[in-house]
Amino acid sequence: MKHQSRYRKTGAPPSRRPEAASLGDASTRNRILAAARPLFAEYGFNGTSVRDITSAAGVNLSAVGYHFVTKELLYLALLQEIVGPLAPRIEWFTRGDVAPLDKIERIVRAVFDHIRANPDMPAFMVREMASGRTPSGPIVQAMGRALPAMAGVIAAGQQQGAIRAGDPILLTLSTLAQPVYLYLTRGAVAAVAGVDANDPAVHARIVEHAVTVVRAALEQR
Amino acid sequence: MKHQSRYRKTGAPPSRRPEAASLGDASTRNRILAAARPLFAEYGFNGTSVRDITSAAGVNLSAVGYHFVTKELLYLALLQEIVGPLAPRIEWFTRGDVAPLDKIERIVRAVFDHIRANPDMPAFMVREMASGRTPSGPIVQAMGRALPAMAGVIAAGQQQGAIRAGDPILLTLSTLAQPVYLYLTRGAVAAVAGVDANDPAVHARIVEHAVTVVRAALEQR
DNA sequence: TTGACAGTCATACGTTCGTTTGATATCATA
DNA sequence: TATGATATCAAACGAACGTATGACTGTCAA
Repeated sequence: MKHQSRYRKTGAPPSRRPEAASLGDASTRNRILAAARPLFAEYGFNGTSVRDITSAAGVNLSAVGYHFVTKELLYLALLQEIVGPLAPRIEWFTRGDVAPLDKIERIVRAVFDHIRANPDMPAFMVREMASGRTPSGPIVQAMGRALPAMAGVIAAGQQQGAIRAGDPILLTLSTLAQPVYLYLTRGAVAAVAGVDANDPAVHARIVEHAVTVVRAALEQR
Repeated sequence: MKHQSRYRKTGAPPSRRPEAASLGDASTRNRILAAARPLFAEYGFNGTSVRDITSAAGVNLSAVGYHFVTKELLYLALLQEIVGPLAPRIEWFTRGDVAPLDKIERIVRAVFDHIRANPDMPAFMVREMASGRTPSGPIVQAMGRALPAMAGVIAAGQQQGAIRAGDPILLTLSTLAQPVYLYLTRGAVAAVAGVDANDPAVHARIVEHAVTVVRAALEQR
């Protein structure tokens, strides 16, 4: 919220990682976060042991207890680091004098930008969703801000006749499904297509594909 | 494969659960499978203990070792039971003298049908995908059949001028993203919208929404 | 009646888990 | 130089884990 009002004044979108400069150093705490990120993403919370994390980070086993108290609080801190910056960026693109469909396109591109900077984000998101229970705090907060914001843009577009009729929330989820699902399955896609999933050209192709699909799905004709 | 040729002759789509009659009884083996299903879906493989499963099933701890040898083989048997019947059904709808876009719509409806009969399927799927590694055998087999089959339908539609240009594999994934992602997030949707996620009317609304979005996304104009 | 077999059971094995403990190291401040 | 706060370390704790073991029960053909 503090960031939000500041950025509105400057006219620039919120930075992708506002805290990178101050917290991105190689302190023990950050080594743990950096090591835990791909492990939690690939093996899940229960499939990753504290020993896995600390040995990957090259720190002592007790460092997790000292810096994060428990494994779960480490997980939540990491989740906040991953999904926290996304909602303000989405909200920023819902404002301004831009056609609703163009706002949605910019949001989709911003989500892809965020995913490129945080390639593990889709894995964290869908693991949280798969549980069926209420997701963890950072996810609930991010979704609670992003979903209504995007649905509002879609509803405005419907009033203007630019976006097709339909439940704005469902249309929002259909939109967000594209970056999340396409990136989640990009390993399988790359294997089928015989390309490198981390190739920037592949990323760019996926982004353009998703934008085209989303615009076609929403556009009123 | 055996089923497939049989069904082609009869002209009826493959049953949703061909083995339900013979294996759906309350034997210890099936009690274990039925109890493991929601537990693996909600808590994941590592988050579910053999003791969780056997006590939920009301059977002895050793029954898993006796009937499935290991926990992982139990998981794979369950995964096969969940995703195994899907690929033949998708393949069946790719055949016949039907417009490509209508084939895709029928496939989307069939996937929703399958998900309604197996509500845990999206959770199993995305957990497998989130790992980043090659998914388990049943998933690889199902995707290896469903993806090319659907991409072929889309490519045929593109040749006819009925479906927009674009990578058929990416368009297939964008299509499958709708049922999987919408059902994965249906708990959150229901909470936001204040409705019951298991209400058949909600299911029907989601299906119609997804069909509309998919047709609009693919249709050539 | 007997023997073999499929299935179920309580119990225990060795390992790994998250967390805790107490000692030690580093360093700015008094 | 002393002191207190911050940080790291090896070691250990009890609990929970997946799996293995051997006894027991029922069924059915010989």
